[in-house]
Amino acid sequence: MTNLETETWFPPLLFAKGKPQLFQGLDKSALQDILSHSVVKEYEGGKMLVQQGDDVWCIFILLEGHLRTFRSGKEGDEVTLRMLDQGESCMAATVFMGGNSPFAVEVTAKSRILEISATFVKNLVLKDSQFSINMLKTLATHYESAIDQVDNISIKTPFQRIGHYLLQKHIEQGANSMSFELSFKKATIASHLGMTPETFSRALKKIRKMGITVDGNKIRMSDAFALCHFCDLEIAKNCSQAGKENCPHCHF
Amino acid sequence: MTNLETETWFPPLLFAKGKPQLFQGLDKSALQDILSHSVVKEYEGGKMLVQQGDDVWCIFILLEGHLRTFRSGKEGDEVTLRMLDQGESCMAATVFMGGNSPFAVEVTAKSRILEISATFVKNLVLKDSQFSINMLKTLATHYESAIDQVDNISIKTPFQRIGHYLLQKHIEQGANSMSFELSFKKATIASHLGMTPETFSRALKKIRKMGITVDGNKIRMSDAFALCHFCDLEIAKNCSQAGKENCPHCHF
DNA sequence: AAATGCAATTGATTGAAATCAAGATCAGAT
DNA sequence: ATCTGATCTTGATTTCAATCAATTGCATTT
Repeated sequence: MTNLETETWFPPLLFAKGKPQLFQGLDKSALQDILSHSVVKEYEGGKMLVQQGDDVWCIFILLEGHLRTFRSGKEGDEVTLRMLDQGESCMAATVFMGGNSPFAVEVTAKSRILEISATFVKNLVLKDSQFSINMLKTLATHYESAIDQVDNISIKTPFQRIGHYLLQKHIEQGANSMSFELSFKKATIASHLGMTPETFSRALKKIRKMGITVDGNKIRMSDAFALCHFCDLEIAKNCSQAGKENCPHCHF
Repeated sequence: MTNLETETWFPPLLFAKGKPQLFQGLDKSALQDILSHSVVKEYEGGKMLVQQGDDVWCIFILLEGHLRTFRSGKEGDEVTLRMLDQGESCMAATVFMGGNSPFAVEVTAKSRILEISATFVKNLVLKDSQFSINMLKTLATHYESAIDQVDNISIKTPFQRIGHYLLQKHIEQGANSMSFELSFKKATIASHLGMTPETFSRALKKIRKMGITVDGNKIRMSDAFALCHFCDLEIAKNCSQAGKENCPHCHF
């Protein structure tokens, strides 16, 4: 039970940064309706929000902090599926499948999370076609990034995967600064990229020869096009330089 | 421009087999509306329906035949993403992302395909909430199978992947026969499972020790539970034996 | 400042799957 | 029936990343 008028956290959510937002284009009354069927909760890092196989009764929207979704196998090995930043959501697909969650969700840094009742979401899709479009765009985005992950793991070398990942982060964070940060620990990123932390570490070392400086979480690039070698169609879509003559490698 | 009354191919489409169908629960007038904005086309095996990066103007529904979607890397390596059977659809996610297709679509066997205009689909989602739910379910299903693929490739051995794949096919084809068929060529399945044809072949050999006979495309099982070892939560969802006492391995 | 614990790096070794290279098998065409 | 080309299988070898094993670095606590 949350009130639109009294909430200060809401505005940042409305400003999308590339990703389709669940709330985009909704009018104020629809938003208030959503909020009154939601709760905001705080969690410490380490908390498991959802266990693999759990029945899910709500979708999560990350107001602040970091989440990761992952899947574990029988022998305890795991793959990181998504690493969520502020404004991103999860469990939408699971709610529409109506079953148990095919992955676990973990809070990786102290987080504030908006939890919207699953039954309410399902009803809202029936009533509000704008919301339903938002939902479709969200799922489509998740689907495409899962495809990216498959692509990465199966047809790229560890070195290429890291380059691709770094470039993606660079573009996401605006591409106007010469440096950016890794917001998840390296072992998590390694697991997302389908390699061990050791291999990740070694590949990061090799990438220094391309003019990249790594200092803890901070990545600094010697020039704005240092990572262009790793570009592909998917990344070029979001690159403000794509097609312009100043990118020396871009063929898109 | 297709007419509902005169079409004989339509009924089989309406009978889902586990997968959510785009047309489920729509009334006759809605169906007719869809059909009148669609065309049925025939293609020979080998034809590329969509190239990676193409702009997409329609979604495809496979009436008969086989399709595969795949993604290629710079050096020509490729991963098979999906292998479509009768009744399945593709390009739905791409249409909602509004961009270029992140993968290619190839006709792998002579096929009849229903092509529905993308703009019509987008409008229909706004008008018909049942269709919009169907769309969401479809995307959610695709998303979950992409997750399965990531899981398979990154935390299972080639042997386990093949076992898992065979079990899945067995369950999909009703699980009441002691044998079933591989409907795609082995190299394609291998690429879907993230391995080379050679590795696929060797792993198939090893699996014979579990009471599986492989003869070309035909897989015969010595007993109905021969593949239960490879079961997991996702498969158990669709298994009619799950939870019953006669499955010797099932813990779900 | 020392101590604890976790994360990351580095090195040495192993191993599993890719690659390379022949054959075998099968289906379709002549 | 024979030829042809594609698919699949099998074997030998190589290679790259996983594993195993310390060690270093960093942040938080005491």
